[in-house]
Parts: sequence; C-alpha cells; structure tokens
Amino acid sequence: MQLEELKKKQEKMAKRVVLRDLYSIDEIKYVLGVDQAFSGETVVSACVLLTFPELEHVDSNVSIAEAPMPYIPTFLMFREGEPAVEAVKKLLRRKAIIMVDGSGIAHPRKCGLATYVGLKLATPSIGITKKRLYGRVNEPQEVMESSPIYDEADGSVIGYAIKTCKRCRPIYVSPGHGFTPETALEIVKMCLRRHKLPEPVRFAHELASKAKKSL
DNA sequence: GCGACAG
DNA sequence: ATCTTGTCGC
Repeated sequence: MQLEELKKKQEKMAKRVVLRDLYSIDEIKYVLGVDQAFSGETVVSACVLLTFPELEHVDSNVSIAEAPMPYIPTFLMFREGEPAVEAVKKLLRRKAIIMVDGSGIAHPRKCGLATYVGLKLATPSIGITKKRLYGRVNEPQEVMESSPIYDEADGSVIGYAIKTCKRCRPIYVSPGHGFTPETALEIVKMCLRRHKLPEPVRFAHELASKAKKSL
C-alpha cells in the first residue's frame, strides 16, 4: 500500500529530530498553542500566542482548509500537519515554542504531529495527548505525579504521563522537536492552571471550536 | 490470528 | 475528531 511510503517519510523526518534543549526554559519568551476542529472534512486550525511563563494572551489566528486525507492512527500528521503549520506561521516569532494537541516522539516511528510541526517550522515543539498512542506506561496515581513513557522497542524514555487533576486520566507529554522529555514535562507543568490540559492547548481548542461554530 | 490504535 | 442532556463534583 501507499501507507508504506508515508511510513518512510516519517522515518526520514524522525532522523532530523533533535532531542536536546534548543532553548533553555529561561530563554523561552512565548508559547504557541495549536489545535483543530472539524466540520466534515473542513479543517479549522486555531493558534494562540501566549507570553511565557506568564501565559498572557498576545494574539491568535484561525485558518481554514480541506483535509488532505482521512484520519488513520499513526498518520495523523498527514491530515492535520499542514493546516496546523499554516495557523502557526503568522504568529511565530523568536524565542517561541509550540505546544501541539497530538503526539511528539511518543509514536511508533518517532514522528507524531508535534514533531511534524516543529520540524516544518524549525521551532522547538511539545506534543500533548489525552490518550496513549505508543509506549509503555505505569499511570501516575497522585495529582501532579508523573511517570515515564518508555519506548516499546528499546526501553528509552520518550515522554511522561502526568496526572494533572484529581478525577481525570493522565495526559501524555512527549517532545516533538528540540527538547528532552524532561524539559518538555517541566514546560508543560509551568503551563498548567487548574485544568486538565495546559493553557496553550486549552485555549487553542477553545478557539478552534468557537471558530468552527461561526462557519 | 488478535489486540491496539493521537485527533 | 464528532454526535449529545443532564448531572456530579470542586
């Protein structure tokens, strides 16, 4: 099938991923949050720009597009990647990092949606998911407790699961590009404010669904 | 063959 | 992701 071709593209991109900190936490000035909402096959991509670490809203942007292909597990980047990149472009600036609603390297071929966006925009990125896609994890039990996500093949740490609120399942964090799993987790913790999801992703999700309604 | 499988 | 009301809890 042609999915084999797409797998090769992911494997090729994965080789370009940098898993060390391109930015130290204290030099980050902004955090961009991205998410998409769908109306049939119409993609509504929303991006919010927040200051870091204050998380004050600076600007936001919405862009509409047609989905290039259907959703197929582990191939999400080919469906939402370009739309997401388009939404982020206009708001991108120096010392900004990107937080994406989708996996980073916690992916079978180490190339999730967050990795795609980070590499495409040559900007450090972090992936956040509400459900596990790949990796072995012992779910954290206490609020704010985190536990490593291990690569199913070599056992290396590829991210962290963290229980962000009392009565909710943990969220999964993995670097997309330009960060170690530890730093990605630390940044996500700094973006939490009494909700399950970190503010950048939360606001982007909110904007995307709001923009979708007004279509 | 069987189960798993982001958004 | 999306289709959907009320409802329990902080």
